[in-house]
Amino acid sequence: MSKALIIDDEQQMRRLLRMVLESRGYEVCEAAEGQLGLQEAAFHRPDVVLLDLGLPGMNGIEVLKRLREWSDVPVLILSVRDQETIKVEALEIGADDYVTKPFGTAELLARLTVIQRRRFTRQSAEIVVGALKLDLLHHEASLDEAPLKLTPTEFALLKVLAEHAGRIVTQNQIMKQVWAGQSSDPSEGLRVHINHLRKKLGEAGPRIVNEPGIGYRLEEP
Amino acid sequence: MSKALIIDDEQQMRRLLRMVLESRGYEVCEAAEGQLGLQEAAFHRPDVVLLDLGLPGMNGIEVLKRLREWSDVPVLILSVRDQETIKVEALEIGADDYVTKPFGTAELLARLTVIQRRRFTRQSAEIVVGALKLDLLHHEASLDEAPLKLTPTEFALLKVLAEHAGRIVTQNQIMKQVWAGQSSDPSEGLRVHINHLRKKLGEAGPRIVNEPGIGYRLEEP
DNA sequence: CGCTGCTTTTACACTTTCTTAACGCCATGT
DNA sequence: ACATGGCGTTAAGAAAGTGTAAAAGCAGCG
Repeated sequence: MSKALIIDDEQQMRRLLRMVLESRGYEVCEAAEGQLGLQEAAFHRPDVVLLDLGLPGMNGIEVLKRLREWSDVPVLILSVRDQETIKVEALEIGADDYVTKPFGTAELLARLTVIQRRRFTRQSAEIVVGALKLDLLHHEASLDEAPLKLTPTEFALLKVLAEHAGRIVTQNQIMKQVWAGQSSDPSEGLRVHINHLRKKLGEAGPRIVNEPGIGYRLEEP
Repeated sequence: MSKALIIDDEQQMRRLLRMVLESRGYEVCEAAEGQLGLQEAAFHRPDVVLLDLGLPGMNGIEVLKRLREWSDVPVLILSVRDQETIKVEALEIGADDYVTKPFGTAELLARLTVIQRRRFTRQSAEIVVGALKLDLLHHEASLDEAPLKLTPTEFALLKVLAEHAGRIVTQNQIMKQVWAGQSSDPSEGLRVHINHLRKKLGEAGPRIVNEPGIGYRLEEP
């Protein structure tokens, strides 16, 4: 059974989340404040953490930063709308995904399963997302076993997205990993390559979904 | 009886591996540190090496690089990290396979037998790709039973391509395996030799196809 | 020494890929 | 409705990578 830790100051929200999670067989523990949340996390070793960014006292970002110092447990951010910059910051610090309040339970559970899906030990250096397969050793990509011709940049870009398949990848993260070191261009050229990739992936493969103002997410259909 | 060398800093892991291997009839020797591991390898001449990447002191990658300078013993990488890039690097330098901790003993043994068998077949001194035949033992090549006159560099280059026939071979891989250790020249002289090879292979033999920005691929027509 | 065969260097035309810029679209907010 | 900002799309020039030939180093050897 999976253990989930809820860190949120609103009791109402905690109760709602607890109900949803327990109905799915999660064992739930709660914390109403950041410092307590960290202690709970250390003590209970949850398999997933639901963290509200709008915490009183210790900032949600701060909680995440502290948590990441010793744990790599999947973290799902809960935030209200229009906290774009904070959301981005959270994702770059190491949050796995976010949902904006108010959210549907279906969406919440879907995100939970995605971020919890442990990357099962791949013995060959390849990344598989649905019908898409990336062979990092040979720099080969294939879709439904059919070879996919990608340029170096396209390959690097798709690799970053595929490594975090199902989760959001910030534009900054993409820029850092694909255009390492050089141009800090926010997005000018990125859009073009995304466009090329989408064309090559076609209908069959995973979709590259845009999260306005944040980044992109690779989703299998 | 096969001899196995374990290079891992954790005594617990060494003990576990020793038990598993000895139960399968391996003669086992150990080293807790990279430098010692290299000495052990030189002294005992193992038939297979199990190398942990997360070594203190000398990096596991570094150990592998040094080992590959004079030995082509099969190497199985052990690592806790799920970092694809490190995996790729290890495989490119010349590791034979990769297992992430924690792993089951059955899986470990399966991979061991695979890489040892692969080594065995690789030593069958011939590589055949279509009409092309490479005699590794005598350093002779033939195309349609007609002898093909190749210079040492050309032979080494064609060998690398033929070993991975049909797949892309990265320029880095080529440089590492043909010009081992020395010039870090990215591609300057490589293009010339590729050109020579293509001429000598002519129309009949396999084609050397370029993947711009990545490397080359040997394809049979 | 000059020859010979191999490797490396140099140079330039050519191809592929990357970047840049422009424009239209859709959403949101005034 | 109109401006705004972020995104998708397209086309063209810039940059990087590649093919090819010829010449320049570099051994060994008569």
